[in-house]
Amino acid sequence: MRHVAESTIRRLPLYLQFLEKAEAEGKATVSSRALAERGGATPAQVRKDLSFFGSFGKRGIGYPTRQLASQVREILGLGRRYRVVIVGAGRIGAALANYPGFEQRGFDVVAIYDADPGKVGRRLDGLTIRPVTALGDDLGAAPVDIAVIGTPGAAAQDTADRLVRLGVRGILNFAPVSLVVPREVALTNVNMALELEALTFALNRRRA
Amino acid sequence: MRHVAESTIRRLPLYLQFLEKAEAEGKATVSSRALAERGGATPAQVRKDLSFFGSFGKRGIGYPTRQLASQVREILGLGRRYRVVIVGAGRIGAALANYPGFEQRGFDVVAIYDADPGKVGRRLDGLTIRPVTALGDDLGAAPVDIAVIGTPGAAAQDTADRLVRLGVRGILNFAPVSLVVPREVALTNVNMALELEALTFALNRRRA
DNA sequence: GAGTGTGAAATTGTTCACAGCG
DNA sequence: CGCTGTGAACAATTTCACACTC
Repeated sequence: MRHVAESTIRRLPLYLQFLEKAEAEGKATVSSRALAERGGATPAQVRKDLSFFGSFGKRGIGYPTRQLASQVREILGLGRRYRVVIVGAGRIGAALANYPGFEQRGFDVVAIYDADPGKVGRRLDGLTIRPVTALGDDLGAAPVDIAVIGTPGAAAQDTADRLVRLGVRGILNFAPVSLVVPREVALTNVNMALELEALTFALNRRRA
Repeated sequence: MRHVAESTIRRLPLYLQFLEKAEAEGKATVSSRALAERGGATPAQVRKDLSFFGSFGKRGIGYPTRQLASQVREILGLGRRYRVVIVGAGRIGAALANYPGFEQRGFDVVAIYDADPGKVGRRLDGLTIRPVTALGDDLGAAPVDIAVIGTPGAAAQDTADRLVRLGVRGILNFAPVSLVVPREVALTNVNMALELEALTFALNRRRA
């Protein structure tokens, strides 16, 4: 397994989504063509993507649905569950706390934090909102893998710095600022305003 | 102006974010190096990106902050305001309705819809939740540019189909399914579970 | 000197096309 | 025969490097 393209990795969850659907529908095998339709790829691209990791298909037949799903989960590191904390119990934090995809796909939200004393102690989807000041003790006692940042923009970088110091290895950032973290920490930014702005460009482009 | 790379477009909002910050701080000019630091690009990339659209900088000095910001806004089509509807008043919809970045950056959320009669009529950030059945009449009377989909996955494709028929030109989809829309409609998918899964891969990669 | 603008080189990512297996 | 696996061709994107201007 040589250098795997970043873009390949980002397509794998899409393939997995399709595979799980096909599995639920009882399809024993699935072709690269079928996989390509979801996920906006071409059949050749699907085959190339998968070939980075091994030969999972049977010529003339396709890929065994169940096995491939399990392989892709393995590749993505979804063979185990991940401990996740959410920092920021505002609307974004609240939306994330009960996002059905998380639990279902192996991510356990173990705690949610907020800086506002008025929010601390309230319950949210079975979790009691804890003060951000407790982060150090909590993560010291039981480390987590991933943190989701849903704080206001102004607090996001400080929050990230603290989380990194506390050993968090991956950050999913919903605050509308670009964070700086050490290279060894995986960071994904989701910035809705930026998405909308890029969309706007496309909107005007297509009119032409 | 030749073919502009998709990746270039996606960096422009990042540059704009930085330019607005620099403008607020009273910096008269800004260098490609400074612009690159935010936005995870290289100085050369910034210069190349901008050069697709014209020569905005002065050699030896940098780019005039205010002018460049205004140019980038123009390029992205942010010279006017956009009418936006949100479909789905669940937690994601609620989080989006009050997302501070929207209003501030030229996007007016004019209505929010839900299929659940129990939610219809409730107020959310100054908007009364309307029944999805009213979409046809509402958009017929006053068209919108962009729709944000925050429905459950099962309803997302139907919703998208209807919105497209009603003349929506751009869709920002937060439902956890990949939507299919005609080529002339601009679509951006934001799928949090998928982001997390790609993050997981990076997490394990870096350990090596 | 500092910093842009830009062709040309290097790298990265995608598509083709076909050999080979089931 | 259908469909995978993959080198080789091609296309897109990024980086380099340097002429040029302030």
